[in-house]
Amino acid sequence: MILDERIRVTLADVAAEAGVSKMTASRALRGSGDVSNTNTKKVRQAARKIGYVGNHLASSLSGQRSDLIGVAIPSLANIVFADVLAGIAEAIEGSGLQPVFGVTDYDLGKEYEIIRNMLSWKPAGLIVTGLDQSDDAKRLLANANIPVVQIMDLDGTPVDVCVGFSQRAAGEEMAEALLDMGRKRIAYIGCGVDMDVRAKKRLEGFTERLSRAGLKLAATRIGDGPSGITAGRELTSEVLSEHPDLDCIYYSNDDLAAGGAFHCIAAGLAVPGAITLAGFNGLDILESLPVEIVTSRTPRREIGRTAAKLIVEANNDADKHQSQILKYTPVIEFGD
Amino acid sequence: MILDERIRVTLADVAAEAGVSKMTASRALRGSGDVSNTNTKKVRQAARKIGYVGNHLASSLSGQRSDLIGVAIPSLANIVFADVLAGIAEAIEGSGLQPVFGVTDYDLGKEYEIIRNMLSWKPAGLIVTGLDQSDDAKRLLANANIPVVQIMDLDGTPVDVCVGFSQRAAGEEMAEALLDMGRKRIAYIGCGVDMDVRAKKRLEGFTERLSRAGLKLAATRIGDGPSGITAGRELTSEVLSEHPDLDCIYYSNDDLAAGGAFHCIAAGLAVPGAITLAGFNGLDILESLPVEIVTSRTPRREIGRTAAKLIVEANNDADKHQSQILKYTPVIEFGD
DNA sequence: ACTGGTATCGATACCGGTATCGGTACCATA
DNA sequence: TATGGTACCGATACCGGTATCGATACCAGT
Repeated sequence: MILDERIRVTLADVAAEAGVSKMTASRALRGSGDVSNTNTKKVRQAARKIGYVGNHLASSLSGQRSDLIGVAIPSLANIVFADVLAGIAEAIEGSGLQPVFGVTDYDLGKEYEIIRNMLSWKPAGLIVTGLDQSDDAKRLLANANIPVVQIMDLDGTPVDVCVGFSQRAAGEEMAEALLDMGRKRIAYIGCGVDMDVRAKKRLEGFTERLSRAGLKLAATRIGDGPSGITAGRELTSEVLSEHPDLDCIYYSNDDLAAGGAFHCIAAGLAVPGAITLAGFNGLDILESLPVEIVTSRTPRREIGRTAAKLIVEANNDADKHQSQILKYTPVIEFGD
Repeated sequence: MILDERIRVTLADVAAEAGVSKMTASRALRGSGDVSNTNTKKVRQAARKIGYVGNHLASSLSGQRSDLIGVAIPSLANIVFADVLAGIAEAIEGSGLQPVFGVTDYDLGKEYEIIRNMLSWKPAGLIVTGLDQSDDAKRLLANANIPVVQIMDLDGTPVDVCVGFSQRAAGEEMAEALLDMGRKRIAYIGCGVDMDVRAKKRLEGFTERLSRAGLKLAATRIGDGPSGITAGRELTSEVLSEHPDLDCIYYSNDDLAAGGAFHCIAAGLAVPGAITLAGFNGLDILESLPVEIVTSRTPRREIGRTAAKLIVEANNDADKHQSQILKYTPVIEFGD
């Protein structure tokens, strides 16, 4: 494509075409009062005629604030965050806002850079994952003077708004549910790459609840590779060969648990007859699985939607914005 | 959060602090020559000291081009596009570019608005899904004067660069593979919501190849609801009860196919002994499934990565950019 | 005719950077 | 000493919008 010197159509061109001043053209196109109907019509026609598109850079610079929403998520390999993005996209539909995203790879340094970079766009708001940013990043967020929504976690001190659920409590509740089912010899399987702060918090809650019942994990296995169905299948196979007497495995997420289920099916192990498998997230895949897996359904799409909605509302009426904590609760599902 | 009147730190402040002019400060921070080492150091220190962050709006407005990459995808419910985003995120890592995304919901009108909106950010490049935009949208893209990459499809006329594979050919090749396996009574299952242009193209290629072999689809079933594992299971159940003699089902994607597999497992149908199931995309889930499903593995992550890389490169050296077609080929996998 | 109010409009000054270009200082060379 | 080159620096003019505020026109009321 040859980058020819195309003339740029600016507001001044529209104004000239319509025979009014830049200012009147600006007002007419934004519908911000004080323009006669005649001129409004003339300007609109002129804009359409010469194909005026507008320049967000200029208007945002002038207004000191853009219509961008910054979103920092740790990964896109994890469906959970794709769902969060989907929720965000849904909530901002028609608001004129647009999401910019950055992937942190669970790295606090990258997260800091992403936040810093996003702030220099003077966004209408920021959505970041979790409560555990670096101190530098937290300082940036606190001083940013825009709505900041931290999502997916509640265990900590939010900077501004917080939309999520307690990862600790989710772990505890799952432990409780499994104990209620009479499980005693319980193993934990996670993945190093996926072993983020939140999975750790769940595990803490889980083991704490177990110890209150006088139990400890019968085995713990953290894979090196990335989380996924295949990894779950292999790790389960390994753990079960070392500990054939397990009656339950708690996985850090549903992908791993589904992999575990496939191993059990192949190995002829009845689930949940011989062994109970428990995951986390409530992915669609579990519903159709030929075996029953326990899981905590996380309202991730709702969280994304709510977070974005808060920013949209603050954008429409800045006074309405206030720091708050919106608490969701994952629901335990038994797969039947 | 109280929006207090915080003073904004600008380049002028940095310059004052360092005792130089705005211009020298600007040059020093960007490392764009003609600044003495002493001053460079002074400016850097001053910037750090007063916590200068920079303003992308101002620099982009001045430079007529921003460091944003616009991405238009049809949906985030479909993992495929999350993978594309992941590839994009991967490719722009460290380039200073940031992705803005918009979800079109397979709606040409929304797509046009998204493209228009993105263009008004003067992005460094645009990545849009498919070749079938509205004429208005195509005109915008053609006149945008920036690299435009259309992804995931090849069947049509690209605006600028095109990175993808032929959906028609993918359909044909799957038909060929199934014919080679001796399948004769073949049904197609898709979903209305997911019945986008590309799925249609695959189906066209598929049926055309069948008819070259003197065959037609034994049944076609398009569900009303959204695509997914659950839908696949139900649709398969319905189709098989009406046509118990089928020896093969081709699904518009792997989610549906996996659902079909679960139905067959539950119904005691041997796969691929009694019936062959074929999907599309090559999702991770299939690998661990206790049955073998045929699928075309699409290089969606690579496509995202390549598309973004082209824009990153054009951004570094505009002259290097040229219209081209980068062709990928989905590989058929037999699930074993 | 004079006053006050309302509706409409436009000149001007920004927003916070960067490109440009014309200095200035200093050194080597003739 | 005059001259030319190099390294460095900063005043100025933008980029393309919008906020602000003063100007103008016109009408009703007295």
